[in-house]
Amino acid sequence: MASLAPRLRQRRKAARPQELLEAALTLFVDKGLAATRTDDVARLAGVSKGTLYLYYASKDELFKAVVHTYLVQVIAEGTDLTEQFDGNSAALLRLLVHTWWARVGSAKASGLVPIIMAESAHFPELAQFYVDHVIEPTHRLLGRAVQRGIDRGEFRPVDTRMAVLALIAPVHFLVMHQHSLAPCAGSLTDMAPETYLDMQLDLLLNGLTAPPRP
Amino acid sequence: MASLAPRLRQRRKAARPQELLEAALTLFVDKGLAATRTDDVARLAGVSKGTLYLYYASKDELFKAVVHTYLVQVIAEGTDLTEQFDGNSAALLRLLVHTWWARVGSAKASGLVPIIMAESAHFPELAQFYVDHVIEPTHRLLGRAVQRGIDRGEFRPVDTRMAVLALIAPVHFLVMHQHSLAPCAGSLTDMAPETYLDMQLDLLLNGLTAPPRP
Amino acid sequence: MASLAPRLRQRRKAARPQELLEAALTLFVDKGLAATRTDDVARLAGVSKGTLYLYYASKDELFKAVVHTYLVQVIAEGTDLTEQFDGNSAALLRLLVHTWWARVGSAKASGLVPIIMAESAHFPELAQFYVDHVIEPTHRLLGRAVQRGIDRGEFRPVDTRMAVLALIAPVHFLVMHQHSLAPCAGSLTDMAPETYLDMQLDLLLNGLTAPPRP
Amino acid sequence: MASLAPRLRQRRKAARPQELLEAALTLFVDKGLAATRTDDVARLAGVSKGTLYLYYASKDELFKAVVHTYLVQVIAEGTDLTEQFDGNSAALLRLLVHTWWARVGSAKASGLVPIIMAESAHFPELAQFYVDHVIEPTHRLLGRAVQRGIDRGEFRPVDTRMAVLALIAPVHFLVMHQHSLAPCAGSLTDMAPETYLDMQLDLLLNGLTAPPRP
DNA sequence: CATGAATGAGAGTTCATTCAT
DNA sequence: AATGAATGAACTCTCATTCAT
Repeated sequence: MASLAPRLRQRRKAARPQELLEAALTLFVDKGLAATRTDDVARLAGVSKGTLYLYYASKDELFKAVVHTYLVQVIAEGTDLTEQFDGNSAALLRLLVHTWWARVGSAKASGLVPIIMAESAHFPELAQFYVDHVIEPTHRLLGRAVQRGIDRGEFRPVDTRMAVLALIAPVHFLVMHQHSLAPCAGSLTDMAPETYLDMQLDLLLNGLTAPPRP
Repeated sequence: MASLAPRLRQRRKAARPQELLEAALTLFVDKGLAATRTDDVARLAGVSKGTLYLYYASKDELFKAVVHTYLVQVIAEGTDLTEQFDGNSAALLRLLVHTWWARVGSAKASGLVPIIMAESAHFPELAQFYVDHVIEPTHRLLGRAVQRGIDRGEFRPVDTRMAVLALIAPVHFLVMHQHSLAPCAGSLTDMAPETYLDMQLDLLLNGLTAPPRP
Repeated sequence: MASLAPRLRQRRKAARPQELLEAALTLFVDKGLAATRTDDVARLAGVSKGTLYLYYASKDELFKAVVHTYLVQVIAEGTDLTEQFDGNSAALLRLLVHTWWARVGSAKASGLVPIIMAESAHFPELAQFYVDHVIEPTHRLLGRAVQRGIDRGEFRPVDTRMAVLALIAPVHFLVMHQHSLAPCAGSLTDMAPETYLDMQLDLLLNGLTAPPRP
Repeated sequence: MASLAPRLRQRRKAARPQELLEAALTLFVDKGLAATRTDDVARLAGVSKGTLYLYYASKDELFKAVVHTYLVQVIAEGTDLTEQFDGNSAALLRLLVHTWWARVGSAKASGLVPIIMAESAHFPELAQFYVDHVIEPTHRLLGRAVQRGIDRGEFRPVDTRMAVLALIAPVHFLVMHQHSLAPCAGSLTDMAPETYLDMQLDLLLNGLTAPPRP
């Protein structure tokens, strides 16, 4: 009996950082970085304010940890389906975009993106971090898929970088709006995000697709 | 002679709001909303803190005024070139996008966009305002140009809304990056924004263009 | 025609201080000393803020001038009816109290009394002023009337000072309540002030009156 | 041993509000409401400014708490001696008045009365509170004592309310002067407050007392 | 490890007062 | 004499951070 208590404690202790990050994510996304009080984060995590500082040296560090956990790690986990996929490349791109949307874009964590955008001016370290761990890997992943399409003669030999950006832009646009203007603007949001993504992919793939060989 | 004195004063007074808005725009874009002190705005405008409050009731009101002056008004002035343009619609779209970029996107004021995105949760009034006066007019303007292309048989009969969003997304993406990640990310920014826009337009227009009638 | 303009101006100029005092009195009584803004006083008087300072060196000086004009002068004007009165002394006291009430107590200016009471702790100069010019003259005036009653055998040979204080206390009490608690307390204020004064005089005069000589 | 540590802390925490109220009372009475800085209150209580706001949400709330603690509670504790008193009613009134003076009037807290009077326009809630919890109970208490005297044939059948007001007025007058004009005016204050009260009671009781039955 | 009372620098805002016009 | 734009010291209140317990 007595031997179980410490183990339970340890388990709770080990869970602390996760609970704090979860609470911080919720509040940062909900109220913004400046408007979120460390008090509230601690309370929502069910610990005292002092405990928060036991795990994270400052509010900024906490924010960085949240970004790391909920954006970077998720991206890192993002399996590159390109190698083992054996359908056509248009289908691969559709799959990649929808998978990303399902796992990241539609998750609460995507609410961090507008914050990062707004704060990166005075948070260059964070911006670099985001570029290195989110932007670059995503570009590489999508880049390989586009290149595959070109290699296989499915796509025209376009500038790969541009095609990647053309894939990313609507996704980025969607994420930003979901967390900012969606509640105000009807025209965009009266459509399911998945539909929007599909239609944007339609347009783009139509531009990418190589004409049938005569 | 004596009548000139008050006029000079009046001129200074009349210029104050502009000077304050200019200073506020610079600092808001540079340091963010929360990190900008009313003190700094006043000092940069060359007046004392109290003077700022003579013209704007609060920091929030000042921010709203900045958005109104530098985003909304500029957008409102945006001429719709669609009516008088008589080239092909692809060229019209290129012109509209580049004009917008030259007049708004590349201006300091576009740095407000990330801030609005991040703060819209706490500024619902402002978000609505932004949607009504910036988003909606832009959509209408581009929508007409796309419709023109369809009507003239230059474009495929695509969903107009989708085409507009496909035009806006890369522009929005560019604006966000210019003010956030540009200093960190090389891949995108080692290219002139105009080049980026042109190449994105290439891709999109390729997807829009109707096949030559047999 | 031209000769009338300057005279009118002069008349207005001469009236300025009076208009400022009137406005100040209204606001001080209405909102209190601290809560009254010099701006409001000037605006209510129909002049600019700068003009106020042309006539009164500071807010405190303005307040003192208001007290002087509306309390001290009125008291000073208060005719001493004692000499020429030839009725009985009880009637004289009734007349004096009711006259005071009619001319001072019921006037807007009596609203200054609570303010003076509250501020005199950090305004010793004003307190002294009030004592010298309001309290003392009032005491002398009433004192003579009481002494007359004693001299004429109408009143018992009580301590004159005490009788005067017994006359003043209910009047003071009434003034304080009129301007403070009256809107909240019903028990006292559902009676006309004159009735209250009369009944208090009844009680006091009953205590003062000498028993009929056997 | 370890269990004592938190208890000591708790004791300090429990004492804080009292210490803050004590400090606030002193300063409010001494310097007035507007002239008292929250900084000063905190410093006098030996804590930092922030700590004050841990216990009281604003300066106004602090003031209300002071009034509640030092006026309302003291009044509420005021025992009604009327029931168990078996001397004559004149003696009872003397006892009640002198007891009140000793416990409330002569205490520092009575300095709040002028402030309440002056501020009640901006604190209607507080004024009502004061009327309900201070004025009304006092009237009831004194009213019963006066009625007793009438019932026992010791007093003339006067209007009870008027007699109560005649008892309160000199006490109120005394309190106001103690905290306002006393340092300036000699005529009243060169006499012990108790003497003043006794002499005022003399006059009043003389007016109240029923003539000996023939 | 955990707490939460305490801190105090710093923010936005107000307003009596000044002075160029 | 009159103006009213400008000032800036002073104020209340906040909140990230610390540390005794």
